[in-house]
Amino acid sequence: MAESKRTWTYSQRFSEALPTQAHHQELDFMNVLTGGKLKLVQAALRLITESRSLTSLGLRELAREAGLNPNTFYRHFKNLDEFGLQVLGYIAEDMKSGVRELRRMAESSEQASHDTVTFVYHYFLSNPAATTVAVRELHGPSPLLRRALETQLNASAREMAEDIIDRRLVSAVPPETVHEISGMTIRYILFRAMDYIEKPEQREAIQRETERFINRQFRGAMLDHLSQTEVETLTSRLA
Amino acid sequence: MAESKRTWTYSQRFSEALPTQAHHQELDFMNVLTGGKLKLVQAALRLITESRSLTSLGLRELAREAGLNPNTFYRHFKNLDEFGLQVLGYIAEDMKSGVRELRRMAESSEQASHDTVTFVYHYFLSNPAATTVAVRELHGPSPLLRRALETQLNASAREMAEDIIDRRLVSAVPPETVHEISGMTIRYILFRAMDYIEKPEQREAIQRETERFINRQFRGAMLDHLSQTEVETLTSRLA
DNA sequence: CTTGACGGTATACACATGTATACACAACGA
DNA sequence: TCGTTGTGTATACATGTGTATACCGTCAAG
Repeated sequence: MAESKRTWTYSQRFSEALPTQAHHQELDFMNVLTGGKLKLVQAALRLITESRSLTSLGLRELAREAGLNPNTFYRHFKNLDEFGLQVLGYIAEDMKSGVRELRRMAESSEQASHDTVTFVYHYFLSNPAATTVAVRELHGPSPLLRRALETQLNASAREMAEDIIDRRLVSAVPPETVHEISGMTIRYILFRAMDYIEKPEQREAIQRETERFINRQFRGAMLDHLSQTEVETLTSRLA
Repeated sequence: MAESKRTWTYSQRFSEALPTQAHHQELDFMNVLTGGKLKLVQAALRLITESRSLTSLGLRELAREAGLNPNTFYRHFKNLDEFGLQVLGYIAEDMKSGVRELRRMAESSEQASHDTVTFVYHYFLSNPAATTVAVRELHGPSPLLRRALETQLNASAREMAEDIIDRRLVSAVPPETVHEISGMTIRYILFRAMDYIEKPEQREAIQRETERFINRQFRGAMLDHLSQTEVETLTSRLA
């Protein structure tokens, strides 16, 4: 709120150091960014990791961090909203590939939740910027970004649910319940991801707690069709 | 990001309309705000409800919304951080009284989760500003506010857990598990509260979904001590 | 009645921000 | 070869922001 006294010129001389690695706009399809565009997006991710929120980033701030002239921003984005969406697309790409990888592991079924949780948290840990922006903007002030993230999360949840169903990991629970629990789980994990990233000494605890969360959720769901009294007789029999 | 062309003077004439309802600083103890202080806090809550985030509020913006001169801000707060904490204290007061009320109801034990969830969501619904600020800042960019909210949430969770234990609502689950589940539940509900507030057509669904969440969590916890295979034989017997 | 705190106000300054306009240069297609 | 397009740059402007200083009325205590 009160820092930055530097006066700064964006390029120290005329236009030194311009390797001109550009002019492959054939790469610019489908979220594969290049040149200044990439620099700006990465600058945003850097700033976000140092605890700022995507919606609060300024055009000049971005350019400064990217080592560019403020006006270069306009060469690539119409305004800050469009920029935000591009950033979101960029990290969504990451997340999707993460989930896809996820589908290819956790063979054991007994330890499926353990493996999954381990993987997901490790993924978050190695993509702190993406995680932070997701958590922040999911409830942030921009309805646009919220919608976009919501869709993204739902897609991931659906993928996770279908995976569980396909492999019959919890065959005792009806599919729509698996979908519901998947959605809850994904949101819960995202919720905890910030703590996981920021508090290394709690990581083990958070991970185990999340596993308990998932197991209880699915085991509880197996008893969904029982009444309160039936559950009570069951537990008294178990005790 | 691009609005507001109004030139504005903070008081349209010299100093008309000053009912001078102040000078009861004897009320200014313990979060009971008065006068301009109150006006500023309420202005903040209003702005936050119209989708802004506490940390992004500006001094002048606040004063404008409160109908005060920007410098009046300094009469009450040293800086914006202190202001944020005061706002948090203000809403924490609300929340605490809400939870306390909660302890006094839900006699039925059979429908405890239903009653509780109903109450909590209704509370959120009638305090949208407090809810929004809590959700936003819980993962927001200010570590200070995050800590404060975290403490507040943990206190609420503890209270909820003790309530459940005292009344033996789920005697089949060990106390520390009740505490854990309480924490998860409170966070989950807060998580869903935004949707509950913003999407009236989904309220019923969200509420029922939350009840399922809680029930599964506790019922699942009853099976915590069982192994995977034991659970499987159990469910096959149930089918 | 004076004094001083309290809460309100106006004016001013230094700075940051979003945008607009115009310039520079490299690469490419005609 | 010449224009065009893409990408970078500098300068300028209006507006918003946090803060500093100083002025003014209202109370209540001395």
